[in-house]
Amino acid sequence: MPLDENTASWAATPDPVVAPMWETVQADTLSWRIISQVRKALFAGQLKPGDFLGTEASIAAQFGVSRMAARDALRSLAAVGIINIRQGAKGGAMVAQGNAEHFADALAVQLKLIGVSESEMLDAQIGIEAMAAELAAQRATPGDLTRMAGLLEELRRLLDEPVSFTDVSMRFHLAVVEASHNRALVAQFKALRYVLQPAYTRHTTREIAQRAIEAHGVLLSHIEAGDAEGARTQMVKRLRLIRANRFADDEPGGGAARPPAVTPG
Amino acid sequence: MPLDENTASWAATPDPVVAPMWETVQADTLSWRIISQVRKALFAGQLKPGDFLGTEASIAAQFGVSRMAARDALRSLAAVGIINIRQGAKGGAMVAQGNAEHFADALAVQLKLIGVSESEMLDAQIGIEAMAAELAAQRATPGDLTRMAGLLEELRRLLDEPVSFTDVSMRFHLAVVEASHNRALVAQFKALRYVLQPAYTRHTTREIAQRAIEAHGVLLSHIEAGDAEGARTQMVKRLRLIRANRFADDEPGGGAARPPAVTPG
DNA sequence: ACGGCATAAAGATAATATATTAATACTTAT
DNA sequence: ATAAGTATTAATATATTATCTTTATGCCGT
Repeated sequence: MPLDENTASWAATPDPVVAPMWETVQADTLSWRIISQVRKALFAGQLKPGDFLGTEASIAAQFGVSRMAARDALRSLAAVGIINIRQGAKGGAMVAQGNAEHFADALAVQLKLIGVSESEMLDAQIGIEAMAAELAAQRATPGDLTRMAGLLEELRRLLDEPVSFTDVSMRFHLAVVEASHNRALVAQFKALRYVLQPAYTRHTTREIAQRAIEAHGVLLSHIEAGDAEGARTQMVKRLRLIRANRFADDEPGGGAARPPAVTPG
Repeated sequence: MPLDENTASWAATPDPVVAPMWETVQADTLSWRIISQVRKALFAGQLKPGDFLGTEASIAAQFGVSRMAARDALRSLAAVGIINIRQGAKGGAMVAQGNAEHFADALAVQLKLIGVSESEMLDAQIGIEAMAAELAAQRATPGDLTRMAGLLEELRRLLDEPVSFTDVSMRFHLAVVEASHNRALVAQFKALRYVLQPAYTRHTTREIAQRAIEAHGVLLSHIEAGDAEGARTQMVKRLRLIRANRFADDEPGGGAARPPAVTPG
């Protein structure tokens, strides 16, 4: 399906805008027209992850522009994660797989530019995770339960190793969210986690760890029992506590430069 | 702050990677090095919205590369919304203002690529809006309340105009979320709305509109009363109803066919 | 105050060289 | 003889340079 004969179907109309009086007076760069068409095709379902778009040269030819214009378009599409570009023989541009990390990165950028506070993000996190806990109680599979139980067990063993403890604890949260079987929640959770990560990597005393384990245990038992409301309540309670602790003793700056995490191509 | 002499401070280290054994074996394109440095500077707080980065030519000179390499970097940075590029005299690249729409777009792209179902997005929406309603009840300003009341009034007038009704109804929802004064929630709501927009533009009978108005009225009164729990409950109830109507067969909690497994990492 | 001219900058094209990758052919070793 | 490593080659992105076009700004002269 993904070969050139097919790509022709969405690239077929290089200039579909005609009739409406002085519709397209505005500066419309060549690369933008290409980007636009690819995006339309994506949202219309004409392009799926894995589909081959063509090479720089072939795309330039299809749209009747220079290679550089095509290149500009491809760089932009790659930057937003719509395509992957591979160099070398059998290289070229193909529609990328969805990637929550990539989206998380975009969120991080915008939150940074907008200047959203940590407190706002923590509230958003509560909203996401509360819903996730509720759904997890309704939909967790035996596999999910085993996984969460395993992580909880691991936490008990790591009581005195703050660094690993924080890491595993985060994985427990992720496991809960994934047990909701809702990829929109997973994506948004990962995005927030990405931004909040540094905030959580702090002093975790034994006492705090002990309380975390208890809380996780209660949460898990609610999920196991299929008690959606209980799971939600417990999750909210726990996150509110974390939030309160965090703003008790605070140095607000925090945000060190994170590695981009998204491979450029 | 934003002039060339200053930009030199973050562009000063063209090749900081030296010691660690075979650390950076991977292909590091020139444009990526530029992108990477700009990103680091952004997250380190050395760059703020409005700061001037330079022109294609000047950036090329600063990094000692050709104009095209600089151009590649600028196109990529512009694509993810980190910079704006202006043409003409006094043109060049400057750090962009944060923009929730831009981030919403990124989410939309990833949700599309991942193939998230409408049902999953509706659940995520419930999570976001429930939290927002709760916060709105606690934090709505008199201005927020006036705005919501105005929209509700407008809805009453539009009872028999399905198209505008849907539009205004959506604006009411947005007003509620904005009344939470949480920009992370707003951003995520906009993202979901962006993707779900088409789904909502459907048959809105007079009867349905009537029920929507009632529901909005109840919600607003809870918010006005500062009743967080009531606002949340009402919002969830309402959204669950919408969700149920859209998926007449798939009843929540009934252990119906689960969506496909979450793709790990 | 307005219209045009000069200038600065991105947008676009073209030609060319280099680096990287995949596949294939060709060794070499076991 | 077969498996494993090593050149070869072709396809393709990456990068450079030069040139021309378009667009926006500011100035200047009416």
